[in-house]
Amino acid sequence: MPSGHHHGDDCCGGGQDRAERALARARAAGLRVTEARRSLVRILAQSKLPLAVEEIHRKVGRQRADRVTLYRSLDAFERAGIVQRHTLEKGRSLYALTSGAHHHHHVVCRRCGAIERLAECDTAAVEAAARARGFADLSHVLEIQGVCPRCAHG
Amino acid sequence: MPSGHHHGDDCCGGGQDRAERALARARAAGLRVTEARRSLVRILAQSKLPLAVEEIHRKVGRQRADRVTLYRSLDAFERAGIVQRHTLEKGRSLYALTSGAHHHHHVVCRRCGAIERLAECDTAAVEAAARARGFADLSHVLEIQGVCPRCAHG
DNA sequence: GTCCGTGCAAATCATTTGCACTTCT
DNA sequence: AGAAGTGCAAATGATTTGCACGGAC
Repeated sequence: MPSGHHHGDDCCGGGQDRAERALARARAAGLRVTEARRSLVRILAQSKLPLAVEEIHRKVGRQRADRVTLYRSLDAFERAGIVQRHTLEKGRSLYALTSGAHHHHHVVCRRCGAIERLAECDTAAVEAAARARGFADLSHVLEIQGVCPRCAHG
Repeated sequence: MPSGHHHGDDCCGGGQDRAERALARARAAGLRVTEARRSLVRILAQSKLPLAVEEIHRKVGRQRADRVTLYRSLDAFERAGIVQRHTLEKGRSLYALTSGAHHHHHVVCRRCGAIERLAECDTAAVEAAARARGFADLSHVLEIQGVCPRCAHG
């Protein structure tokens, strides 16, 4: 259930801005800005890697926001395009701020769950094929799985 | 929860062979061949598209195999490389025989759940990037989402 | 003042597990 | 015989929903 410990997970200062921008976008989308949502966005802004709701809940502090509230807010943010959701196996998903971040994917270690970010993306051909079939408004989810260096030599 | 009605779902005769080959592979992998598994493989062999366990259960006939048995067999087959599993949102997954089928992906309609198969696959660059990061034994899941022609103009 | 957002408890859903029993090989 | 497979019931785990209350605008 972890998703990216043991690799830099927190941030470098830019978090402040990213958070503000995200909240502004939320406001612009007609969503209300509450303390719970501020905390949620702050945590997401501080993390370079996508986080699971469970992790967000822990980092936010269970008393600052209920898990359910996080789910509902993340859902609202996703609809507003403020948050991007990554679907992984076993019904788990990770969330990250859409803002600023360039389009990218991740590698997930099958054994320890470590996640790394990849800038590369060449799914164009596949999307083109889908478009040729008449599908519109396309998007995709690309998940690379493997065994990370640490786990590999162990 | 549907996964590919309204498009050809059953097959063309080759199913017999595909099923036999799959069972042979299972046997070779040290797995036992039972009635439940024969039914399971027959259903998978007859379908060109990946199926959800629920659908398989229905097609097999609830009395011929318990849902749990299907899950366990599919798991065993997956480990043996006889079945390929596709992970989708909301914790659902679809299964299909690996045999014969060339590597490919699918487009899923966001609205009606219709699925179409795509031969194209150009995730090479992304896998290469992952490999460069030290990850080994790579595999990937690529899911294209969009709105199918039928839903689009409606 | 109105809605939207929130917490808590309870409900879902797909999948997994425990256990005693059956059946391949 | 003995391990592997099976069914049924019950457990999981992530996510969702119902409902009354509270706060943002």
